Order: sequence, then structure tokens, then C-alpha cells
Amino acid sequence: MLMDTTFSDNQPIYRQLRDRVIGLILDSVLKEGDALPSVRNVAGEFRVNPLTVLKAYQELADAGLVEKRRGLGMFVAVGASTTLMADERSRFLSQEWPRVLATIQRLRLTPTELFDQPTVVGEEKS
Amino acid sequence: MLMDTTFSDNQPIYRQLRDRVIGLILDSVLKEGDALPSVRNVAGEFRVNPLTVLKAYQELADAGLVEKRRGLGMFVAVGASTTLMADERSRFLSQEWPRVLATIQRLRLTPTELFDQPTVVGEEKS
Amino acid sequence: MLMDTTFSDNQPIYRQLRDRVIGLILDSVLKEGDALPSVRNVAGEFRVNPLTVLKAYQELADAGLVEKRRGLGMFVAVGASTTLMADERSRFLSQEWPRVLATIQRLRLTPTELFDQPTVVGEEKS
Amino acid sequence: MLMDTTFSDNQPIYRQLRDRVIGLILDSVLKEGDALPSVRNVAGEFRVNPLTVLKAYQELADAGLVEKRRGLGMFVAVGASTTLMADERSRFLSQEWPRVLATIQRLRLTPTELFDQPTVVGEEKS
DNA sequence: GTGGTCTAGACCACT
DNA sequence: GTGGTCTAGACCACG
Repeated sequence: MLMDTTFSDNQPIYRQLRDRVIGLILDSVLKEGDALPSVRNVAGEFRVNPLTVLKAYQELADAGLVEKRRGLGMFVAVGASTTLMADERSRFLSQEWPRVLATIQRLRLTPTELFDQPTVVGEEKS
Repeated sequence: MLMDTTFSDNQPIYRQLRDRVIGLILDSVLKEGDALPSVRNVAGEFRVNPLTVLKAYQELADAGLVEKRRGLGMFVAVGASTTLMADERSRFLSQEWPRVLATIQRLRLTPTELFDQPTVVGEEKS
Repeated sequence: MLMDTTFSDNQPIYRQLRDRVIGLILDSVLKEGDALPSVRNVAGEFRVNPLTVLKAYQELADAGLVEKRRGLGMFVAVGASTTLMADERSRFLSQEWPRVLATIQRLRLTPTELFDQPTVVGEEKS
Repeated sequence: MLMDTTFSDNQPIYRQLRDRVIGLILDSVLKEGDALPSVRNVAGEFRVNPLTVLKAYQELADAGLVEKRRGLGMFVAVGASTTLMADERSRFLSQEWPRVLATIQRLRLTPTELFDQPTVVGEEKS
């Protein structure tokens, strides 16, 4: 039941944890008002230092995406989802997407290669 | 005439230098057999420490993309261009592109938003 | 108690440090999973610059012999010992040993000279 | 007819050239009084800088193994062969051989592995 | 506490 | 001229 989600090496663990929560909110797995899994639980589940989890949550709190309720835990803030969606969209369109387009051109990748991908590496369908 | 390309902060300089050379090779600005600008020159041009440049070049040499000729300098290795193109393509298609596609779906971005974007960045239509 | 192993001059210190760790692993002084002495400690012990130690450790990490655990230190990788033993054996047998045999022949060294050598060095029988 | 003797990378070229001459003398290919191939010829043959060859020859001259005769070239000195043999023997026995023995022990290499070597890597017998 | 990056400046070996 | 190694000291990110 534990997820062995191994963490990538070129990104701090706390940031990967933070991004994971952001993903859950964006995908509406965590809805506004929902409680975040406790620091202790997450730390146990991923075998990381509780301080690391705390740091991830802290960043979310600083960004106003979650609220701490003393003695109860942390909860997805109201408006978090819409705020996030807007922020991520503008970030993606202005930062990431242009670089991706440039890379595609540089590598002369064709639509066929991009969208009609054959059996991808790592896939394990029989 | 010199480029005072300012370096981004979230990536070590030596890696940005390395990637810059990779870009030059991919774009055929540096062709196989060409000499790389000397460590000292690059260090002077970008106002960084020679050690930093050396580290970038070292990584390229370790990857077999450039050859050292003692006392003469470093040169783009034969086959570097094709090797690089193949490596970068497979890396992009298997690693980066799937994540980009996932993000696009998650953010429900439309082709219009992706391809008809205005030139200005950070603008917010009402 | 500290070893003030003096470093030989015809080999970079960082390489001698690297080889020393390899020796410790081969001799099972450092076992798989063991933590390597920290960069700072080694630097202090041998009176060298931390960067120099880091370079040695980096090479070991690049070779997959040690693992970095962020914020915790570096640890002997699983399988490092067996990998090393196999690698070193094949390297020795294919590279070094043939040259040694050739030298022995060239110098017309006898088994007596090779194995019954006195403890003193540089002595010259008449 | 040119020998593509590619030079190893961890040893200066001039030293490899010097050692090559030493080998030729030890093997009596070059006998006392014989002329060494001219700097220019060697430089052409191995595609190296004449200065590099000169440096190799210079070291041999400094060691008294070859003599310069103005306008004629360089010649193997009288006694070079015996001197060399003695020097190399003592160097090998005091420096190299002990290290080789230590390595053999560390790698737990058996006489069988050392002497009954099966088809070696790189061999090309049919 | 750990490793990672960078600077400024020095000296060396090689071609 | 080239790259290679090392020092001394600083600051940062991570856990």
C-alpha cells in the first residue's frame, strides 16, 4: 500500500512533495476544505524526515493554498483550486511552454513523433 | 560583441555553460573537429572563474562529446553531433514530453492558448 | 591515531584519496551501506582542501560505488564491493599484469630475484 | 607503414616516447653506438610536435643514455644497455613489483588466473 | 550536521 | 598558449 514513489535526484524532496500536493488539488483529488494527510503520516509513508514534509506544507501555507488550523491539521484553502489553476497556467504558458517549443524545433521533432508515439520505453503491456 | 548572457539562478553556472555548448553543437554552430573556446577565454567573457568553465568542459569530455588534445585545447568529438541529437531526442520524448502533455491536460489548455499566444508575457486578459 | 599518510607527488591527491577509499572497500573495512567519512572530516584529517576530497567522492559517486543521500552524507552502494572486485580483477589481468610479465622477461628477472628478495632496498650484491 | 601507436592519456607523450626508446635499447633493437631516429622523422611518424620528441631525447641525454653529436644526431651511449638494465631492475624490484604483489593478494588472484590465462581480451587469432 | 557551488589566485605540466 | 590541480575561504540548500 505504500507508494515507493522514488524521488528524483535533481529536485529537493520537499519541493517534490509540495508539487505532489499541488497536483492532487489541481486534479480535484483534494478539494477545498479537505484535510491534508498529516505530516507524520506522509513522513512515514514516504520514509522521509518529518521536517521535510513540514517544509513542503509550509510553502503551501505561505502561498495561501492551505490553512493551518491549530490542533486539527492543515486544510485546502478556499479558492486554492482556482488560484492554482490560474497561476500554473500563466507560469506554464510564459515559462515552460516556450522552452518546450524551442526544444521541439531544435530537435526537429515532427508531429508524428510527438503524438503517434509507438511503444514507449518503460511500458510493460503484454 | 561579447554576450553578457546573464545566468539563471536555479541552475549551477557550470551546467548552464555545458548546456550552452551542447546547444551550439546541436545548432551546428560548433561542428565536429572545431576547437572549443579556451577555458580562459570563456571565463573572461562571462566573468566567471576558470574552474567553473573547466567543470563544464570536463562533463562534456566525460560524456565523450569533446576530446582533449594535450596542450592544444578541447575539440568537438567526431560523432558528437549525431550522438547528441539522438540522445536528446530520446530523452525529450521519453522524459520531458510526457510530463508536458500531462500538464497540458491537467491545466485544460486549448490549442488556441498554446499556439495563438500573444507575444507579451504575463499579460492578464479580463 | 590519525594517519598522516603523505601523498605521492606524481598523482593528484584527489585520485589518491579515491583509490584509498576503493582499497578500504576492497578490504572490507568499508562495507556496503556504511557511511563514508564526511568530506569535512577527511579534509581535516589529511589537511587538504574540502574541494579536493569532494572531487574524489564525486568520482566514486559517478562510478556508482557510493550513493549520496541528501543532507545525510555518502554511503557505500550495495554491490559496490563485488562490482569493484570484478572490475579491478579484469583491469589488472588485462592491462597491468601483461605489462608486468613483459617487463619481467625484458629484465630477465628470475623467480629467485622476484620472490626471495631481501627486505633491504637498493642493495647491490657484488 | 606508420605505426598508429596511439598514446595513452594518463602519461605525457614525451615520456611515452622516451620509454619506447628505452625499451628498444633494453631489447637490443638499438645497440650501443646506433643512431636514434631523427627528431624530425619521429615527429612525422607519430604525428607529434618535434618539440615533444626533443624533450624525450633530452631526458635520455640528461640521463647519459644517449650522446649528441653535433650535426650528426643522437647515438646510444656506450654502457647504456648495461646501465639501463641495472637501473630498471632495481626500480622494478623496489617500486613496482611490491605493489603488484600487494594487488595480487588484495584481489586474491590465483596462479591459475595469472598464468593460465585463457583467450585474452583484444586477441584476434582465428 | 551534510554535500554543492563559486571566487580569487597560485603553480604546474604539456605542446 | 593550453588544461589540471590545489588552496583558502565564503555562501547556499538540504535534512
